[in-house]
Amino acid sequence: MRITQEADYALRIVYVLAGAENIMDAKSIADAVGVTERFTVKILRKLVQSGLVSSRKGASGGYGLAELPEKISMRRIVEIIDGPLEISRCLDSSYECSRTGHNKKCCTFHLVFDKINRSISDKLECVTLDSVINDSISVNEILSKI
Amino acid sequence: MRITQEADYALRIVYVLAGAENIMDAKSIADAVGVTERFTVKILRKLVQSGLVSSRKGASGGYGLAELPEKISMRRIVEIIDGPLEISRCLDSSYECSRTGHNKKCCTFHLVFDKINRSISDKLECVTLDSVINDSISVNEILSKI
DNA sequence: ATTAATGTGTACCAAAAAGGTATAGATTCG
DNA sequence: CGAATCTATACCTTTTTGGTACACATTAAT
Repeated sequence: MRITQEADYALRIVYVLAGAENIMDAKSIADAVGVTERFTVKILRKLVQSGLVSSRKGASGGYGLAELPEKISMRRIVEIIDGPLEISRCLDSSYECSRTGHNKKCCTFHLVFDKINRSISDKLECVTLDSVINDSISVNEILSKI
Repeated sequence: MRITQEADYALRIVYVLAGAENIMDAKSIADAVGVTERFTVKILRKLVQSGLVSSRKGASGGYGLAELPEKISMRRIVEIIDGPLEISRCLDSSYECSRTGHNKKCCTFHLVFDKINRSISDKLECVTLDSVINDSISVNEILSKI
């Protein structure tokens, strides 16, 4: 029940980019976050492909946010790296959970999982990058309202 | 961001035990849940060691719930199998997150992770076994109130 | 045009975690 | 006693995670 290390780094990368005035090259981002350049680059590629981060190739190129911090949720960043949020395999659409079969008793949990999942997902959606930047107390307020 | 398959099975095992009139042997539980007996036994041992399930050895022995379904939360079952709920390594007490070091900027996320974690944990704590048994709508109500 | 600085794409690899199995032993009922 | 049942430890295989390597494409500056 944990986001991957890669997703954790991605959050920090996006945070660093949000605080930067100009575009930053991979090396600078890596240094700021404290991860190797190679691995940073791998994460950055996923962020670029998703449209969250923009890149400029060539000499004096680099990376910058493609969207405003208030539009970027933690859920989005985590899902770009880790894929859809699913607290149980049972929620995976490509997995034939016993709900569709004989043993109905076994999937009493399907609905429960779904509700909890939605609830967690909503929470992560509400925490945007700018709320993290501005102050942590606002995160507190936001979460208490869900 | 997923509970393990083992924790998923544990939930179903506890659910089956809650619905049983008498104690059940490992084989019967395994059949009811649809998991191999060996693996079921492995999970049952953890549940017994935690005090959630009681066991009787010897011929005509078996397993039963040691507590009332209304006292058993999903969080508890999941934590027995998967360990403490931590959405990021950063929250692990044995991990030296950069909050305790130089690069203060890097752990802006510590507080945020902590809040979200608490919030998820509270949700799983509120969903008790009996609320799952009685009807799924009650789960809906409970979750909407958190 | 050339070259150095930078991002891109694909493939690969090692360590850790998850998922599951095997075997030997201890306990209790009948 | 002996069959049924739980207990304990160790082991194994597959998948996921975390990370690296290398060849290539693009651009800015000269």
